[in-house]
Amino acid sequence: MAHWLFKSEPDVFGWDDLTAKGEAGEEWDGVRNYQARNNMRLMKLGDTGFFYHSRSGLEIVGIVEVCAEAHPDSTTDDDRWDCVDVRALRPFANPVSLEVIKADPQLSEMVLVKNSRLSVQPVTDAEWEHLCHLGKTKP
DNA sequence: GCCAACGTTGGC
DNA sequence: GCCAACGTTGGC
Repeated sequence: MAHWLFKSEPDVFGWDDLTAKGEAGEEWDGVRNYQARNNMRLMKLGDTGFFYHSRSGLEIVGIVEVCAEAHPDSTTDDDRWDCVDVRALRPFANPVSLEVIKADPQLSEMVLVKNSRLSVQPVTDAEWEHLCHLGKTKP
């Protein structure tokens, strides 16, 4: 099973907004970047990902699960754009900040650090395990 | 709010 | 197919 990281501005759509959607989850729509879209097309049902607050917050706040594989983005008629649905699984008991991530040698190769512009990105198994440990939350 | 970094667009 | 101009993202 693969792991991912989803970025969102908490002022626009934050962790609390996703938890409010419950089991059904929500479309991860509005992505207009090919790399991010391609990553979503690779996602399988049951894949898990981190939920990261960008712009303000700047920390990983929880774990989400893919609950629908890639399908057309309902917010556009442009058929280039697909998205998945995600639902909140559990919050991080201890949110992990970008500052901590940047300072951690084990996380120095993360896409989050290397390419801060990519909003949907892959996370390696090693990074996943380590971040769950730092977040004091089971993987 | 600023601006660097990145991605996309479009004229040539 | 190149690359300048433009728009957007996101850390600071």
